Amino acid sequence: MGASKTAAFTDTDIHLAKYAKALAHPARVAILRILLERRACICGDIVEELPLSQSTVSQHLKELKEAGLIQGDIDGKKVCYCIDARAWKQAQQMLHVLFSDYKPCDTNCC
Amino acid sequence: MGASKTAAFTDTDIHLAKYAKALAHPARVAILRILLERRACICGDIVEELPLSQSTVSQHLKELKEAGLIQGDIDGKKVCYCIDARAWKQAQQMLHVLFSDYKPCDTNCC
DNA sequence: AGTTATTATCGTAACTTTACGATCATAAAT
DNA sequence: ATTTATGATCGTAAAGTTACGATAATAACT
Repeated sequence: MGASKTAAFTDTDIHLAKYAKALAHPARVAILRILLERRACICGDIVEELPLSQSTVSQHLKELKEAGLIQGDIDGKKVCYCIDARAWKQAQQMLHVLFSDYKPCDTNCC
Repeated sequence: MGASKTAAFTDTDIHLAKYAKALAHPARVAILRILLERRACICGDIVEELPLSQSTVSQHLKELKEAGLIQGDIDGKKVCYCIDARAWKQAQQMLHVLFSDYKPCDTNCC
């Protein structure tokens, strides 16, 4: 088939998977790092920092925006991107909860 | 094209993206939660808990294993899966570093 | 108005993912 | 030895992803 069985999973897991998917490509991680570093927002500078074409970067930005992790505001001719604080913290929180739920076994499990 | 430009990105970003990709599907998040909850390892019980066929679950398990997040040991007829402590902590750490690098702007950035 | 810069979108090619049924491999049980 | 259970792998179809060039849309500049 190809489409994931979106039903039958919890909203939390679907949401978490959506955030994880946004991070699931090195280019998008790199874009987020650029946005983290520059703090203030940028646009086509991202294209210059990455070895990807403008259209490809634009597509990655779209995916990050659709996942909610970033927002882009039009500022005249340019578009200014930055981390979306709320979603960022929510993703951080959800991932933290998942990962901190692990309690190592005393003896080897397997 | 379709293949990601693996070169040209940092090892860290590639590694982080690999972990994120493992989490990028609700079924795999659900599998990890099952493994987290049961602590001790399981196998075909996962198939019973999810609305997916055995072969599909097996494929998801393979991806989690290839990402390093879980390990599976053969125990007679059954196969026993569990979280891989080292990779789990590394993924947690890498995600933590990324997410905690965000400093909200005083005034709205965009 | 015409040009230029910036970014999004379209079209397309190649590859990957998701999902399932069917089959195979292995080990336990009879 | 044959059956049974468990799980991996194969084959395949449908859908999604990644990447790029080309084109379109918009706003600033001349």
